[in-house]
Amino acid sequence: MPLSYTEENYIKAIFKLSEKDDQPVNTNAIAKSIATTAASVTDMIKKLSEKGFVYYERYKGVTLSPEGKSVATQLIRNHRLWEVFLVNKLQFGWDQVHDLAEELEHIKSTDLINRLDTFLGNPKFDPHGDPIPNREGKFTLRNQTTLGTLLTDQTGILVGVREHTTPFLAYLNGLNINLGTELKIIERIQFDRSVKVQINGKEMSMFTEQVSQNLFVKLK
Amino acid sequence: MPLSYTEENYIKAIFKLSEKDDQPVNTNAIAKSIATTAASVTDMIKKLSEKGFVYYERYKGVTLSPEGKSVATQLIRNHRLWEVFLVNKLQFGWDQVHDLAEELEHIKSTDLINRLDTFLGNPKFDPHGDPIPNREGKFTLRNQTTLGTLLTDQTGILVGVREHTTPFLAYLNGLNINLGTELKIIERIQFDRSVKVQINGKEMSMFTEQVSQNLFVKLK
DNA sequence: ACGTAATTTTAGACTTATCTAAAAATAATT
DNA sequence: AATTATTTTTAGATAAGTCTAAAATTACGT
Repeated sequence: MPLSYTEENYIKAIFKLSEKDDQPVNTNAIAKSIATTAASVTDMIKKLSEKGFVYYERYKGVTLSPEGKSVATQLIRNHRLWEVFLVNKLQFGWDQVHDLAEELEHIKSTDLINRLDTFLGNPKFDPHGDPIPNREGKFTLRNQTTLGTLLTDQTGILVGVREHTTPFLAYLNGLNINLGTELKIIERIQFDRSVKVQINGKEMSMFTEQVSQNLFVKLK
Repeated sequence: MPLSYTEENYIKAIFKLSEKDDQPVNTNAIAKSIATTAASVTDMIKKLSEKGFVYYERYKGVTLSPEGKSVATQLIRNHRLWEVFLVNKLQFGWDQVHDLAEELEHIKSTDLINRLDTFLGNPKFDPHGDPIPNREGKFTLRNQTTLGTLLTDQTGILVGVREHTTPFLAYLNGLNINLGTELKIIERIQFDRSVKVQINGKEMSMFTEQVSQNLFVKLK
């Protein structure tokens, strides 16, 4: 029996919450992440545990099994390839594609996805700079820091964004900031850790710490 | 509330069953068409009737309301545009795309579909020769007959197929028959109404009546 | 370490879509 | 026209996923 969209969404949520540290994930964290109740999460986790996608011990949180991780990686591959399609081929903005990719990612056909990959020229990163896992599930790593770590007079090239929400991306659009944009630190305000930044050698702008922490850059 | 995939599939089934004559559709016909039971169909029809997508009277069958027809037309537009994408861009065979398009068609975004339409060059027909309704739901009509009606020595150009099943399309693949292929009637066998046909001026082949009734052609 | 707070699980109810089996209505046959 | 056959609907049950409210467990604070 194939997994339902709902089951897949739980697996994805668990993957994202344990991505960094690979630690067990709390019931409440999952509930918040997919806007449901703790009770529903407990029910679903039991089911996923019986099916072998997660390891679960009552009151102790949940971790993905290798099968679960594989499902999550596949979904992320699907999602990011569809985002590339929507932006590069259908001319959507990077702030418009998340919800559509969220639906498209559930169409389960490795043949479809591999053909799409080929059609798009085997991209390594999606429109937000996130790495696209390959057929074997391997992610391309990239050395990146956040804009917040750069020193005065250093220039970073935008290679990714942490936040994917429409408001944040639309804000960047308003400043003509895209992947590849050069951001030069003109001044750092100690008081609130905001920074004055020059964009592509032209306009100046102020970024709060919250903004600069959400911008991934590589040093020019 | 948006329609569920299930509700949409019922609406599509009713549309297809009443397409020709626009007559009320039987409960049993719907049940057979989507491989479910008459009881389930009755339940769903009641629901769709309350929502205004069908007109329904107990024991008298069901017809689509204008809203229902609009939903069906939209789904057909989605389905056929995705089929064009899969065949023309991702290099799928015309015998491989039905099930995938069946999933893709349910993604509800007119923006997505209109952009896809533009990207594909506003095609008027899908890979099986079926007309693609435009944004307003209008189908392009085409004068066509079946190969069965052609006389000896007449040549038809394949413009569509009635059957969309994988076995039938794969059979045509085996004979190198595609849209655009020229089919010349060499001989008609009165006994069983089978025909001897020359394909693209080269190979000969025999078609049973069942085959020639499923091939739409225009006279050369 | 003991009581309180927070988290997690269980219990029971609800919704959607499905099914089987029985009842009701319509259609067909003699 | 009456009986039989077919079709359709109803009734009741099941499964997936969700919820609220209550119970169980774990964590925290003094």
